[in-house]
Amino acid sequence: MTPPEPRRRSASAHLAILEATWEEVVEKGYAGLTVEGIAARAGVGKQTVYRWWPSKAAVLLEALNARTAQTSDFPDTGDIAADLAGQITGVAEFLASDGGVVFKALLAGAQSDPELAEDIRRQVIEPRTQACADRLAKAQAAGELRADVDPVDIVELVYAPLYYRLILGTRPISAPDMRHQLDRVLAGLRA
Amino acid sequence: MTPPEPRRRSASAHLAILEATWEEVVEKGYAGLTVEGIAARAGVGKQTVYRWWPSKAAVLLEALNARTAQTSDFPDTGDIAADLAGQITGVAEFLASDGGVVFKALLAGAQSDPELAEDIRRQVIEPRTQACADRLAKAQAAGELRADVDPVDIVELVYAPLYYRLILGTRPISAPDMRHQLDRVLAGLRA
Amino acid sequence: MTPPEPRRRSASAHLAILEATWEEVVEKGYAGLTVEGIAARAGVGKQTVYRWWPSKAAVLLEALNARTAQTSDFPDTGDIAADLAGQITGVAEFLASDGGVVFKALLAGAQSDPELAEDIRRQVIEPRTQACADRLAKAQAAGELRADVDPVDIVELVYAPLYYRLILGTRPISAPDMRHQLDRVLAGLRA
Amino acid sequence: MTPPEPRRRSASAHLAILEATWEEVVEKGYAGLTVEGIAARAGVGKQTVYRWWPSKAAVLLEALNARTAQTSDFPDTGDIAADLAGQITGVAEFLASDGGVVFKALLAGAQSDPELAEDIRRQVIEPRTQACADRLAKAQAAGELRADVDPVDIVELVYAPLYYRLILGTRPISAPDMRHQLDRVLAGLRA
DNA sequence: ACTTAACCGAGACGGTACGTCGTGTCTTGGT
DNA sequence: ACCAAGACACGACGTACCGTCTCGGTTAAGT
Repeated sequence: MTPPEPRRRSASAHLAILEATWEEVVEKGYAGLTVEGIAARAGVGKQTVYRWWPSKAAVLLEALNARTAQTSDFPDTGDIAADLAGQITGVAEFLASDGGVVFKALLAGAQSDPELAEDIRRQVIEPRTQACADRLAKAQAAGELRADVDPVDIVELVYAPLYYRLILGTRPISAPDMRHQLDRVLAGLRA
Repeated sequence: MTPPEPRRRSASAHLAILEATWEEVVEKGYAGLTVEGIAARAGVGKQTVYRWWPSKAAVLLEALNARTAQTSDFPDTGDIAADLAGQITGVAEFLASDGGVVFKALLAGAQSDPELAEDIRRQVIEPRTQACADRLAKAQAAGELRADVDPVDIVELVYAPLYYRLILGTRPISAPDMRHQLDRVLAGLRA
Repeated sequence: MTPPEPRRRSASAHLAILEATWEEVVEKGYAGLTVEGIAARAGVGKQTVYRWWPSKAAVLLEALNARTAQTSDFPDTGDIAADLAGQITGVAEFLASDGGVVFKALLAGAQSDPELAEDIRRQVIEPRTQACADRLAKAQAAGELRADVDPVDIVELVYAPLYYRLILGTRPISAPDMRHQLDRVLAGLRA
Repeated sequence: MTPPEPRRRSASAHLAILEATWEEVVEKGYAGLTVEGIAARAGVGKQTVYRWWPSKAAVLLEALNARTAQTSDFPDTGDIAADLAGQITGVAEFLASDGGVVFKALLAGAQSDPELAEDIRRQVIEPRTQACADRLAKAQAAGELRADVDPVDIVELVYAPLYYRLILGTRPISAPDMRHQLDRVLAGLRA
């Protein structure tokens, strides 16, 4: 739900809404997240929220994006194992923090809202998947990894355990754990 | 004065509620699932729902369990790869059907309800995880797999891609895809 | 807007709403009268108001009726002038009190709501008009008044000055004033 | 530093607003009359309405005045009965048309707005009352009418039935009806 | 002819109330 | 005793207008 072109949109209200949304969801969880609550905490009329976003989930998505915008391209030191380990550590740390709570909330919301699901995929998942897949393709070309596996499948194998823990809550997400799992995945993919 | 366990619970109402819940969630999604809707479709008073379950999610969990109760123990043909492939095929087929929709709904609900999350883990995840981990331990003992990896970690590696697709919706869940991913995981775990 | 047959209607909520409505309208005027305010003061959910009345004006009408139900039949002492004077004094006193404020509010509301207008006519105006007209017809038969004027026209002549002052607010409604006006009307109607 | 009275008011916007107001109130009634609707129909910004009038009712009052400005002084043919009949016919015809709808709307609005009520009295009611009362005083001096009744009371008696029908809607306002009522009133007032 | 400031349309803003929906509890008959 | 039906207090929904507030863009004085 990218908001319409900001014609004469109030920057301060916009920002206050994103901040308020983040705080509300961290405090009260997704079920306790309310457009009314967001507007009240942001000191804004409800209409101002509805004017620019179609649902509370869309606000939440933008609030999340606003905090993770920088994470764009993938490192390339020539050592794919190290590069992946570095990335997965960062993601693990993010998901173990408030960011994880918010992201989980977003995924929950997406389940009843196909448009939101599509937006999450397009804005959050795909860019990162693509960057990672590109790096993996280079590693395959360099002979570091088997070339007979679709890089997108590798991305799935590498990141899936993170989401598994995030969603099922079987065990907490810890960076060392996730790196171990990464090692095991890579063990089956070497050239 | 010892009351008979389930006092005078109406079996027919109970069943009608589970059926109605399943249909409602498949038709309208989790967000459109309502105790009122369930009661109305089941031809039952709301109170009858509230009497036996704490929340709509709990009903949904029981509705799911009622449809998957049989799946309890893990096959053991002596060939761990074949056994895992068989299991994962079954799970993939289940999650690709209405069952997947309902399970996804349940996970969404669990995100705002720690008790439900705990119930899902205990009733759905852990028994299956345990059964699978036991089978994996036997395979390790038989020298089919590396013994230096916690079987629970292996379960995570093996099933995570399924949940990844279920939750993120990046690509549809297909049994052959999931078997390919399984092969790659196992490639890194052979003794 | 006669409320639907009170199937299992809560008598206490019903009453609290009527009381609250009266107080609210007296305190804040018709423009300040709010279903939300009524519900809050009555300690009742908004839905409970909407369940039984189609609009705030309908509640107000019933609140008014609840306070004037007794005023039904017309005295008959054999002296039409005295009987009319007695009645008009009572009405003047009522309209000069809080009742006037409420009644005026009701008329204002009726202006944008034809159904309410109809209800006011049927429940408030017509019964009283009819009773008065009947008494006037007897007076005509008894030779006290000209028989060539429709009694309903006489009712109009007799009561119109009251409404004139109520609505236009040119001068306050006072019982002696209204009796003087009555005298002048009757002066033209003697047999 | 004395600003020229109506500084640089746009005559066309002003007029468009009055027209739009009249049309809106006739179409949708007073309750459906909104400043937003007026501004939109007049092709004008809301601010332009608020700049010149304190409320929608004030606009309505001016819109009404703009259509009835001419009606100023009272005829004097020497026959008070004929003069009153002529006047009342005109008023009845006006009130039976769209003008009645608008005037009724205005009275409704005045009920929650004492300032508006005062304005209506001063601008609409009193000038006409005064003109009529003056003519009546002359009639009393000429011996056409009893001199022991305050002319303002007579105005009230004469016009009240009109307002009675306008507000209560018991019967439609028709010029012949109103003239009959006038006759009966005058019957009691002859010298 | 050229500033320059009031006025214009448009419409975003913080608010209040709307009338509706669903929650979870409570009450009333009926079986 | 338990049930269906549904009223109840409550809280959030998404919408409509309120009256105030910028925004540029005319437009008519007053130089």
